[in-house]
Amino acid sequence: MRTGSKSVNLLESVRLPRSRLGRPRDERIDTEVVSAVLEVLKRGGYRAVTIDRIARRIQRGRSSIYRRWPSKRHLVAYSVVSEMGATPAADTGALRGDLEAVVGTLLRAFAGPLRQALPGLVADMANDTSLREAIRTEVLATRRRSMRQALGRAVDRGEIRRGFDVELILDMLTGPFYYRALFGHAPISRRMAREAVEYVLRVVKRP
Amino acid sequence: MRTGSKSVNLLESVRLPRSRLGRPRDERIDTEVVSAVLEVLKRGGYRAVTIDRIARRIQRGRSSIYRRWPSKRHLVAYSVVSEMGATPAADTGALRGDLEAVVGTLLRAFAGPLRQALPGLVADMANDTSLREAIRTEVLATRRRSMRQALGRAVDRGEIRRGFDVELILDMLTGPFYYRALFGHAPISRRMAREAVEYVLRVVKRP
DNA sequence: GCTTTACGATACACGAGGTCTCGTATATAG
DNA sequence: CTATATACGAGACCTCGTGTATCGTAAAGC
Repeated sequence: MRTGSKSVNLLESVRLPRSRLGRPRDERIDTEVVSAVLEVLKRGGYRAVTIDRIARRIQRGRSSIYRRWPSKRHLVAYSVVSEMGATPAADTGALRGDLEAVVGTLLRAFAGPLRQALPGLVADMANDTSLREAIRTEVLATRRRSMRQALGRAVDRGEIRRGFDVELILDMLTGPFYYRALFGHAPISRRMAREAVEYVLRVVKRP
Repeated sequence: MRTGSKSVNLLESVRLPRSRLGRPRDERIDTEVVSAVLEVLKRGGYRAVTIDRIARRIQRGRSSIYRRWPSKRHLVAYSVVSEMGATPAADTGALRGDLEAVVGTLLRAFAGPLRQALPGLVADMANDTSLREAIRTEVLATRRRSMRQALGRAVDRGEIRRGFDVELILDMLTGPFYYRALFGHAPISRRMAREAVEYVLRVVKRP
């Protein structure tokens, strides 16, 4: 399934630009920082991620981090998204397969550092318009676009009815994942993912 | 519809106990604090809520606040929940009516201070097990229980099929509200609430 | 070699949460 | 009426983490 090349990070825009003059940046530091963030995230959650702690962990200066990302929230957002990779629009030929691909991606994402990062990230997004906008347009919108296309194809194939609220369908499919990740009242499981697809199909199928 | 008496706050447990000895607390301060929190929340969001700012605003000492709530997060959680009031289990006689009552409550809640508080609260919940547990068992679980009962009644009436994943149905109905509140990619509207009920009904109705 | 940027270390300013102390006020128990 | 216990307001204080600024040194291109 994997798309070999990790391609370019969806959130490249939250990084600080580098100039072509002067001493070039040490590329290794970039990857060191990101992996350190992901590790700390996994262990201690968003709060445990501290610029200072990350710097110490990889034996670098704090300035090397602030040179690349404008703030902690940008760094964490970038790290998490880069770890998930760019998800291509799946086209399996049938709606069920496409939706299963979608929830599969969510399942994997919420099994990783995203889960630990989400609460803190969500709070910081509320205080940083530009970051929120970046995440919305570069990450969420990308995912949603591919889901929308999958539904569109299904309509074209006559597989499902038309006239339903596409955005709401998307949110009913994916919202429960975020909801459960944030409140933890129920597990995010394969079974749950499977059922979610089933229920969405039931909503959109022809009468 | 309203149940007259606001009854007791669902989150009473996050408050600090008071003793019967010595000088009694000034009850007015309690309400002053809570309304101040709700106002500041509405304007500036979770971040703008500062113990110091709240105290200044109502011309009281900070200690009077810390005497009642162990921390900012407890105070905010309490304030938001108390403003929403305890929602009784609606029983309109038909599943559609019951579900409409549920989304109606959500609609109102997310039009108020809850919306501003949610991101910050979610982040703090991730760092405070006891607070998370309190919110889960005293607030969320209460709501979910009444929804579960509504579905149970509908099954008993033969109105809908049985054997579906109740928890997931609940999350598909309510998850989109939280999801949209946190990411703001789509509006939380009457229309959306209406459609959500419609779709859920479509999932659980008899084949 | 000059300029420009990177790197690491450190000092600093700032904000907010939360604790503690203290003098004063106000309730109940005996 | 007095002792005790708590509430109240004010302020000092500690801690932690973010983000900025400075500085000497290293490494690129021109």
